[in-house]
Amino acid sequence: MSSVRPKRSDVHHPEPDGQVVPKLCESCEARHRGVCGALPGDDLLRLSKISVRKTLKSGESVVCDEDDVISFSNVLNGVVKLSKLLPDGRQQIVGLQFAPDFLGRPFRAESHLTAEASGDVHLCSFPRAEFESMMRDNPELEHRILAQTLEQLDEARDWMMTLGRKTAREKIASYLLMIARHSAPQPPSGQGVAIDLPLSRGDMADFLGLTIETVSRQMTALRKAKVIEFDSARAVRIPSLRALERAAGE
Amino acid sequence: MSSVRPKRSDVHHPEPDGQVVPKLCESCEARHRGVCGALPGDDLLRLSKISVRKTLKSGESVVCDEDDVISFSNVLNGVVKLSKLLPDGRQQIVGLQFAPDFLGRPFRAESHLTAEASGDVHLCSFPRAEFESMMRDNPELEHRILAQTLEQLDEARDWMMTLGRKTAREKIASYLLMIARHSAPQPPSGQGVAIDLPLSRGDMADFLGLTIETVSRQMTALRKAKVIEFDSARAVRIPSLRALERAAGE
DNA sequence: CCGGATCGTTGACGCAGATCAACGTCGCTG
DNA sequence: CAGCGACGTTGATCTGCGTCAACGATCCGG
Repeated sequence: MSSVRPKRSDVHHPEPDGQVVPKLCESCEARHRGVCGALPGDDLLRLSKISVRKTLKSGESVVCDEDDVISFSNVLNGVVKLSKLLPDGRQQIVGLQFAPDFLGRPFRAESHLTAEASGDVHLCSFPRAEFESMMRDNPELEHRILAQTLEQLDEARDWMMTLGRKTAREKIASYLLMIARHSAPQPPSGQGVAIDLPLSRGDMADFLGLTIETVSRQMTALRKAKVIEFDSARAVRIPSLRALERAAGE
Repeated sequence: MSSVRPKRSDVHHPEPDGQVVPKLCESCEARHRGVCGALPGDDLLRLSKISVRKTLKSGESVVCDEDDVISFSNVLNGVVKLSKLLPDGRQQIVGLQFAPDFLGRPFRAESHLTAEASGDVHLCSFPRAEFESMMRDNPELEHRILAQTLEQLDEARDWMMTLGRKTAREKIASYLLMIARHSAPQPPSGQGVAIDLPLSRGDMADFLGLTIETVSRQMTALRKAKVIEFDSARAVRIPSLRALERAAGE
């Protein structure tokens, strides 16, 4: 892909429609499926100038409970866990953010959430104040944030059903199903789907309101029932999504 | 409150700032704390002309699972349960809407939620298409919807913690606390707070991921522990919010 | 190649909450 | 006021999942 275009391609270059796109954003998923798609070229340039790429190692946190949030981010790749902590140490993961999700809580300075990388994560991070001011200028940007927030609300409510009313086994199956749907755009191949599990058994437990031991036992039970197959502890094949859906109680 | 103003007050009358406010909306809470506050006089008039007040008796549903949603509403008073159903009949309530909450899911025609009145409910209802077109014209309206959606997402995530990690007793205490905070703006009075419980024991069970029997037992247990007092099954006094918070695990 | 750390699995046992069952209380209607 | 249905309480018993404990697998640095 070396350019046939002239110099200065280090900063930006024209899009087909004549828009200027910052180099940094060229191949960024957030520009297509994420919130940045709302931004016209000049706003994107403004934002890209104040944004910075960050790499988080597994377990590092973006935002901690009680922190004042001073920046927002887009998830470029990897998985970010959103979790809550009770005073006595019990933990619940309340959401997972995949690329190109937007990370942040507009209109509120401090968060009661912890956002932590599960596995290595790349972020595109920008100052909160600047982004909120762009939201005020740019209704389309706010519109995208709203659309994503509504999606997340739907997901959270699905998960409330899972947490409140499903058995341990159904919870595990529901989680596997969610990961499968997130990783495979669709499974046209005849022989089932192969997925990588982004969470440890401990994190799965915190996500599903279970213990590590129960997670492990139910994974084994699903394997024995031939609903899933193990390539390793973190890599699973699903012969039939139908069967998995049935196991998830849906 | 007979008017000192001239005729035509049946349709609308001027606000202090010269804005015209439809009669229907004059005393409506949604115009102050709810989404309609975003609308300038003429838009409010446009909306009021196509909106209609509805009264639902306890148990009647606004929207059913799989329905195509053709209207949105504001809750004027009462409580609306949002619930989900599993194919085998298990039910989970995933949210409660109080006045002046907005009811509806923009940008999606069909809902996987059932919205049902808990006790009698008054709604102000308007056609979906018209409202969405007003959202496009009016960024401030979309902004309010976003703000409310973010609040609901926060609440949903709090509830995920409750469902996933709290004991039956803590769940009940958390619910009572939520109702107390919703009904009493603040409790300056020395002798605790009195609250009415909008949900039956069965609905509390569906909200908390428990059974009726466990709800009943834990209510009794909290009473015996002097955390709450009963006036009747549906009317409770809370001598100390602190004690209730402790019982809720916070 | 070994020792430790981290992660996952498996087993034995106990308990919180589900299930099954009976009964009390209210409000409505005939 | 009798009879019925919806709602709530309480007791006895059962069970799914948590708890405690031991052990296997993998990876790492020395």
